[in-house]
Amino acid sequence: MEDLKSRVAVLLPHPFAGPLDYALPAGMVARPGAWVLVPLRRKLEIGVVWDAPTTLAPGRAARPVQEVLEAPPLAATLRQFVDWVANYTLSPPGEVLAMVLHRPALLHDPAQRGWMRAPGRVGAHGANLTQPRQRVLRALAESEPRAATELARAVDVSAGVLRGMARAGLIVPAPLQPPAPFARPDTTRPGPQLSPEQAEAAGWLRAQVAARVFSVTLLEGVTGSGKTEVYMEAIAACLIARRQVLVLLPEIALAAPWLARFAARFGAAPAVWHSDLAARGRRLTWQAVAAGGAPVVVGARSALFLPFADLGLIVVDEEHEAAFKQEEGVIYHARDMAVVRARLQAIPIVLASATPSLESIVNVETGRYAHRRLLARHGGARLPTVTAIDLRAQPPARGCFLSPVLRAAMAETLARGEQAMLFLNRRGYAPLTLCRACGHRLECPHCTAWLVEHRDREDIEHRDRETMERGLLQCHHCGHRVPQPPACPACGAQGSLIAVGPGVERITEEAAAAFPAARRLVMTSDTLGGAQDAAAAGRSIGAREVDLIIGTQIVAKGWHFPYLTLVGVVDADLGLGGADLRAGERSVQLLHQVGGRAGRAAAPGRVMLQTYNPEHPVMQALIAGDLTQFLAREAAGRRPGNWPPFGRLTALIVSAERAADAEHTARALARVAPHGSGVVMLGPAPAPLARLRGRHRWRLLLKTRRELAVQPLLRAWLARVSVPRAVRVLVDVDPVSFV
DNA sequence: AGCACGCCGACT
DNA sequence: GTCGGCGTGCTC
Repeated sequence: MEDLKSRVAVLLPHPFAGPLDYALPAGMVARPGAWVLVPLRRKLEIGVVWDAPTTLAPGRAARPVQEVLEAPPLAATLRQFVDWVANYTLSPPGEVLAMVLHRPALLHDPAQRGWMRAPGRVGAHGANLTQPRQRVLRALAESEPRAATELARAVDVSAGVLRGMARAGLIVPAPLQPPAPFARPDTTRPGPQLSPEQAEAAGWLRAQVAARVFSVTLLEGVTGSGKTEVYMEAIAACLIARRQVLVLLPEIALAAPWLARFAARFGAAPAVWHSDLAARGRRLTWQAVAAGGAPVVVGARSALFLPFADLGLIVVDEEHEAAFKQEEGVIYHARDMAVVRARLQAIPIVLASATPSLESIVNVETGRYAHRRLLARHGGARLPTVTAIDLRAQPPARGCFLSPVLRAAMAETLARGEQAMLFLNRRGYAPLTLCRACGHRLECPHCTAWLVEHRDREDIEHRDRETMERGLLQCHHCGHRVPQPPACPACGAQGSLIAVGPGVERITEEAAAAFPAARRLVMTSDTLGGAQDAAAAGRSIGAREVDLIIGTQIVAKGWHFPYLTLVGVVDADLGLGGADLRAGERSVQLLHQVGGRAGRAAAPGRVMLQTYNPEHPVMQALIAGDLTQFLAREAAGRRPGNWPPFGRLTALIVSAERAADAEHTARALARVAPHGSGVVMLGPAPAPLARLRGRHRWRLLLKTRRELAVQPLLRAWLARVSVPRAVRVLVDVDPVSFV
C-alpha cells in the first residue's frame, strides 16, 4: 500500500476539472512547479506538480509519478496566473496550462540529436567507401556533430545513406550543441533624441522598471508622437537590469514595422512568438524563454503564457485593439490578463495607444493606472487635417464609390509626387451578390452571412475554366468557398447576378481606371500572407516604389510612411451599423489610427472621410481631432445603465446543430438566471449571427456590478441547468464581440 | 482533449 | 453471424 502522505496533485494539459493525484515513489522529490511524466490511461503525459490538495479518496490507489523531468520548474507566479485565468474565464485549469505548454515536445527533442564520426575510426575512409559516404565523413571532419537533415542537405545525400553508415558503425549519434541563444540587444547604442515630453515619460517608465513593483502606465500619444521610442527606453532599462521583456501586439502582421524599429534601436532581432510558428522554432523559443536566453519576446496574445525565467516588464501596444480578445477555447482578453500577470509577478506594465480604450481611461480616472500623454507629433510633424465628404451632396459617379472631391484630392497628391491611401475595411470585391431578376441574395449555407465575392484569387485551383472569368464566393466566417454560379440558384435566371457594394478589390479597380499611371499596392490579409510580405510591402512604400495604397485595417497601425499625405476613408460609416456597445468607440479608434498614417514627416497630411452622416458624433470627433471629449461622452452614456466599463458583462452563447436544442437550453438558462441587486439578465435572444459554421446560436447577457465577483454567480447558474451533449454553452466574461 | 466501451446497420 | 458507426463517460 502506498504511503498516502506522498501523493501529489498534478495538472495535465487537458480540459479536466482539476489536477489529478499521483503517488510519489519513495525517494522521488517533486515540488510544486516540477515537470513530471505521469501515466494517464495507457500513455505517459507531461504535467506540472500543482499547489493543490490531493482529492482522491484514500481508498483509491493513485498511480505513481514516472519521472521528474530536468526542466526549470514552472514558477509559482505562473502557476497562480494559470489558476487565476482559469477561475476568471470559467475554463478548466488544464486547458489554460495547455496554453503554457503549447504542445512543445518539452524534452524528447529529435532535432537536438545529430551525427558525428565514430570515435577510433577517424582514418577509416578509403577506396572501399562510396562517394556519398566519403562526402559525409569529410563533412564530419570537424569534431562538431551535425543535425541529420542539415547534414544530408549540405552534402547532398539521402537520409538512407546516413542510416546505412550508422549501421556500418561509421558514424554515431551525438548530442547537438544547443542552438545559439537570441542575440542580446545592444543597450549601449544611443537612443534617439527625445523631446522634453518624451523624455519625461521615458524617465517615468524607467523608474517603474527600476522600482520592481507592480504598476500600470497608460502611455497615450497622438499618432506619430513617438510612443514606441518612449517605451523602447523602458525596454532598454529592463535589459540593462538583465531581466526579460514581453511586448504584446494585437496581431502578428504588425510585427514587421515593429521589428524594424526594434532593430534600428538595438541592432538585434527579438524573439517572435505567435501561434502558427513552426514546431521547431516554437520549441527553441519556448526553451530559450524558460532558460532566460530570450531577452525580448514580441508576440501576439498567446505569448502571454510563456514561462519567462525573469520577466521584468510587459508592454501592450495598441492596447485598445479588439484583437487582444481571444474568442475561442479559453476566452480571455490578453490586455487585461497581461495586467493580471504583471500584478502577480510584481512588475510594471505599459499600455500604449493613440486611442486608449474607455476601460483604460476610466482606470486612469479612478487612479488605478498612471497616465503619460504625448501631445505633439515627433520632429515637428503636424497632425493631419480631417474633413468629411458628404456623400449626399457629393455622390460618386454611378457604379463608382469615390466621390469627385476625393478623386480631386488624390489627383493633386499624386501630381505632387506624394503617396495616397484608400482605406476600406472590407476584403474582397463585393460584400453582396444579388439576383437582379428575383432579388435573391447569395448566402453561406452554414452561416447567417452573405457570401463575399473575391476576384483576385491566387488559389485558382478552386476555379475551372468556365468560372475563370467570374469570382469566387467566400464566407468570411467559416471559409466556405464556391465559384460564382452562372445562373441564379433561386430563379435560374442567366447572368442576372450583380455585385453590390465595394470591397478593396473593387476600389482598386476604380482607382486603376481613374489613375492608370499610379503604381498601386493592395494591402489586405489576402495579399500579405505573412510577416515577411508585410515587411516587403512596408519597405517598398518607404522606397517610394508605390504611389497609391489600398488597404483594409492592416494598414491602420504601426506603419510609418513618410511620403503619405492623403488618406481617403471610402466608407466611414461602415463600423457604425449593428447594436454593438462599442461601435462608436471602435470606429473612432480605427479611423483615427488610419488617418494617423498621413503626414508623419514634414509634408502636412489630410484625411477625408466619405460619409452619409457628417453630423454623427464619430465624424465630428474625428474632424475636431478631439477623441477625449468623444470618450467622455461615451462614458457619460454608459455610466447610468451600468454598462462597461462601469459594470461588467458576461455573455453566454448557446449553440447547437438543431435550432430547437439551442433555444431550449437558452430558455432553460434564462428561467434560472441569477437575480438580485446589481444583477440584470438580458435575453435570451437569437444571436445576431444566428447560425455560424452550421450551428444555431442564442445569446444571454448578464450585467453585474463591477465590484461583484461574477464567477461564483455564473458557476451556480450553470450548475442549475443540465446541458445536453449536443448543446454547447460558451461563457464569455467581458465580451468584446456581440455577434 | 483523447480514447475506450457500448449498442444498432451492411457486409466477408 | 461479424465489422464498425459515433454517443457517452472517464482519466488519478
